[in-house]
Amino acid sequence: MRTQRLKAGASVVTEGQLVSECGVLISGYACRHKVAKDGGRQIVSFHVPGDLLDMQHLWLETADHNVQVITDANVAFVPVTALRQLVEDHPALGVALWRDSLLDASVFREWVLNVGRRDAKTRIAHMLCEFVARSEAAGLGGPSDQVIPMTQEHIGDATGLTPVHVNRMLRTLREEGALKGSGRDLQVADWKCLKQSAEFRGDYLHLAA
Amino acid sequence: MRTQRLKAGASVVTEGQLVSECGVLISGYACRHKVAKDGGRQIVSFHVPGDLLDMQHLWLETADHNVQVITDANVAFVPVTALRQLVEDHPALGVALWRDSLLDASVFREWVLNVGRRDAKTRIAHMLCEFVARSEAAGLGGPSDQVIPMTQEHIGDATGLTPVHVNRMLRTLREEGALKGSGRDLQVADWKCLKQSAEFRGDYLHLAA
DNA sequence: CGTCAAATTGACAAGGCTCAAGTGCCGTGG
DNA sequence: CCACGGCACTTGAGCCTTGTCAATTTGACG
Repeated sequence: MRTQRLKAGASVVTEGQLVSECGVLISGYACRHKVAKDGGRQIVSFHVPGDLLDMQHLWLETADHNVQVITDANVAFVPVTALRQLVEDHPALGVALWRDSLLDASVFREWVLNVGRRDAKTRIAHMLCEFVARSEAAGLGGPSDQVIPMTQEHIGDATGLTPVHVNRMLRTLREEGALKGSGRDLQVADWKCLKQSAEFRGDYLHLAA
Repeated sequence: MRTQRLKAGASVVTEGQLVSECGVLISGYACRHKVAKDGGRQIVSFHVPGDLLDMQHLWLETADHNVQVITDANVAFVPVTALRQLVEDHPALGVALWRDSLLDASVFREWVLNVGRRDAKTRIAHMLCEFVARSEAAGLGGPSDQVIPMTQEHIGDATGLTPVHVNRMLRTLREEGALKGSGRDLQVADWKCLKQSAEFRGDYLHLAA
């Protein structure tokens, strides 16, 4: 296992690449994304410290998407071979990892719903709610303690919207009192209000377990 | 293990439900979907005979989405407890199932991209390509042998479009020669042409393995 | 033959995109 | 210390893809 310090924007895994290590995010934030033929980028998940970044490479050798850090970050890389050995020796660990990959899938399903069926404002609010809820679960403090680390372009790429429209919707959410702080200092102003705008119910995160 | 014959539209699993059995689709077609607060339905995957319908319930006890058959179908149900025992006794089977759930997740990621970044025509074409490719992999014959089993409403629910617009786009794809057969008898007319309209590359299905 | 679900088509409305210009912040270098 | 450059944010105007509403047709089945 080796750890690596990465600068904001650095790439961890590239689509099509043969992968022999699984990354774990130690500090900083990351995202996974795919690129459409026209160059449009779609972010499929955000990650907070402690998250496993690409556990699927334990059993799928070629990457089907890109992993990138969105802030300066530290990432630990564990060789797939070592991980397989670990799982073989400790079945309970295997179950935990397997369960984690199922949680991942659950989040993806919610994203399909989010991007497919909700309007711009709700969509953005929902994405932010999920991020904040996951950060909190990772021990980074409550909703009001956190500063959202992504740019409006990231938010657009995650929600299938243009940065311009993201900006307009963020303004609306700010005017409604759900968010506060402009520019790169976005914060939750009223968690309950934001959740309501987002139609957010965290059940799909299966955190209670 | 018990098997059950289900009529088109019957529900297999409902969101929020505590699940103690995993379903396997023996014959017929199925889909998984979630519902937004405004009642809008988002289909997150389609399934062909042989697919595992809800393997995530092996490790997550409450369902975060609905499973429904879209044609008359036969479904086998395996108790979670038995499945866990099997996995414990036969680690290789566990790996196979785990890998399957990772494939599932890969498909979800592609759907996020599809719904988030592609225009209506491409989106529909892509969804159809995936379905046909998976059917072929399941041994149901080549692209030109298959009749697409879903209604235009299903297609709309899967792509985040209205049935009306799906209809318009299907007409266009038909006029371009990619599809043939109107109404409930939709078929692929020109696989290459359809793939091109869809910007389809099946890598994410990880079928080669 | 009647009924019902699904498909089809047209006219119009609207949410989100594009294009374009301008602002604020921050790090860098003179 | 200040000027500069770059990046992200902000805002406005007009357009286009897709949604909405509504009427009609088609096909399957009892």
